[in-house]
Amino acid sequence: MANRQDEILFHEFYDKQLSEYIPHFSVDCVTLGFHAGMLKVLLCKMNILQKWILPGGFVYHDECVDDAAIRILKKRTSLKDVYLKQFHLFGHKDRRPREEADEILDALRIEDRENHRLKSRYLSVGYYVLVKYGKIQIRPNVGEELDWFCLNELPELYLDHEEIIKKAIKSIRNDVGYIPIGYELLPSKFTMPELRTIYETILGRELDRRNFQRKMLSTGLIIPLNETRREGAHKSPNLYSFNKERYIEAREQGMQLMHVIL
Amino acid sequence: MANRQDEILFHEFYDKQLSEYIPHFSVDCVTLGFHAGMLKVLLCKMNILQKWILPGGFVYHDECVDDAAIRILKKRTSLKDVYLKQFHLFGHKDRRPREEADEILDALRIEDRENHRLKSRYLSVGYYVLVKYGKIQIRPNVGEELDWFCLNELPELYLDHEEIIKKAIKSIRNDVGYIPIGYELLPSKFTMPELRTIYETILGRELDRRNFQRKMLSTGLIIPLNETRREGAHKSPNLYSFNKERYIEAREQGMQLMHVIL
DNA sequence: CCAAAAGTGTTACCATTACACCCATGC
DNA sequence: GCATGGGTGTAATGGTAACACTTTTGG
Repeated sequence: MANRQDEILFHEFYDKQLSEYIPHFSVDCVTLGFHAGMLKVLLCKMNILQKWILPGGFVYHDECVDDAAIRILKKRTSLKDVYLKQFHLFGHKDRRPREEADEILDALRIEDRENHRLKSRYLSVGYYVLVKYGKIQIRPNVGEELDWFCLNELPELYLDHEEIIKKAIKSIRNDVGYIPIGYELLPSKFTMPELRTIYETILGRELDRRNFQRKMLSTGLIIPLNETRREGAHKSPNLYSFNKERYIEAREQGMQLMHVIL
Repeated sequence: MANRQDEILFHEFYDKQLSEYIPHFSVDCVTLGFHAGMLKVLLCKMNILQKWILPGGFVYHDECVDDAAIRILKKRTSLKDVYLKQFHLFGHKDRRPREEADEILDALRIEDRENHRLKSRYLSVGYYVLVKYGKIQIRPNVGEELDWFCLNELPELYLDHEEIIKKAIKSIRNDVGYIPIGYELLPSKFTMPELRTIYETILGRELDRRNFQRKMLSTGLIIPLNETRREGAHKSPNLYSFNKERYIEAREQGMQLMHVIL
């Protein structure tokens, strides 16, 4: 359970929140990175809570919500080259801490429970964030732990945070024809199977290796390099990179990259 | 300017808000109906304000945000057969009443202005709503006026409400392949040109009459009736109706009706 | 008869799909 | 050599776009 330092941090946190933040409102970030052939999501565990949660935070009274999302993420990662997009507001009336809150209030020796903000209801807006795994460093806030989890091996999550992740994936799936998603997730040099894995994970189904390759190259956003990468017992796959200028053009125009049937 | 009754209503409204509603948060509805061959949006004008606004409201502490949107609309329309979907949270830090608020506070003879909720910042979540124009009755709240406006002839709107409407149309455009949008907007009997006009308005471009018809009929959701409708100097168009059961099936499966290139 | 708008049908085109075939590598 | 995975090419399919032709109605 919580130690004394955690308790103090928690007090400070909630006191600050009372005055500086918009009440009853939070931001949650579903941060995706690609590592070791798999899509992973960044999760956070506060010492004072048992379950893992999405890295989140609150919005200052004079701060744009988008900026709050960036700030919340910046605190925990070095935040270079990220793609961030709001995808949904979670507004169910039961979105409020339950047993967990009691535990914490016990630990903090707070008596006026029902009126405490920790037990009050929160609206929360979700952002999905695509980062280049290798380019960011994880920096947990004091009193919390940060780690990457595979999408199909999530730990038990706080409140409706699993639903939020699912909704994020669904939203990315809807947008996938318009976002050069690989560019946001992969390092400057990558292989076609890596790119394909990302699309397969997001779409939740296998894609034909050969057709995928042709489709991707036909966008004109991908440059074949004359290099391969040794990867174990099989033919070494070619390396590719993105045509950054054309990609930025495409993103601004909201260019359709693929016809995707879901 | 405001008369005494309006002022009283306004006072009551804001007093109530203080205690019962989630602060700094509102819901705005972009309600679309189809009438006289055109898509129209429902707007609202409070006597106390000069500009038109989107019909909106606030969320009770123990109320789901989706339910609040429904309630807000129900108050002003009879609300039968509507399709309602959250599309975006507007969270810019400058979303707060400006000159207008001063006018009102003048009229209400309120002195402590900067701390008054009327001048404070609001986050607002947008819902787009598709209604059958003929099936609803407009019922303005006391102290307000309600009316339909063509999308290309909007009056001057309050704050960023024009941007909210634009974003709503953009969102519907994104969803148009998955929503049988005509079913939500048209009466039980309709002509193909009417259905096509809706799609053309949403997509912002003309569609080929003949290809459109074939595509729509191929969904299997539309039943040709053996009736026509006299419509002036030309060939009378056929009437169609929707296959409600198949439509509900399709909606539940999130079936893709059209491939739409935007 | 003509103009305008609606209904039907045909053809060319293009993207997607499915699959056959070849190449490289480790065991 | 063989299994495995990556790269290239091709034919069949199916949806879309473009357009010609017919029908109906009022002037």
